[in-house]
Amino acid sequence: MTKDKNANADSLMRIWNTLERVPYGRVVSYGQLADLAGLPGRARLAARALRLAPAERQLPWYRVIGASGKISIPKDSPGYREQMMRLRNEGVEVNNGRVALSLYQWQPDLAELLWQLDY
DNA sequence: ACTCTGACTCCTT
DNA sequence: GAAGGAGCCAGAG
Repeated sequence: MTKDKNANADSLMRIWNTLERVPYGRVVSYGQLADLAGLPGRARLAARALRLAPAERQLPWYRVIGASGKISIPKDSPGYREQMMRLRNEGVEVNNGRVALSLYQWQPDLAELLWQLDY
């Protein structure tokens, strides 16, 4: 019962804590974020976590894009434009709603991965 | 309980 | 690229 709820809340927090480490000017995919949070195969959970992210944490939700490099928010939504604007403000080029992962995807090295083990 | 729906992803055509 | 299908799984009706 409450055990499951705690498990879900824990998953969300792990994702938020991981998102917090994505560096300025870099991006990660939903699936990658889930993987780094220790939740392989949970890309959709990562997406939900972003939607539910507490505003007071000021998390860089806009640094998360689809695995193909495209912004995943519906193109006609205000959120789409905000994400594109925020990314550009950090120097990330966005063309036709997509980012070149080869240039901007965050690829944490071993040291960074080990550094995260404090949760 | 069951169906639908995603800010998803991978694999196969 | 695009399109279809299969995993994924918590919320909402």
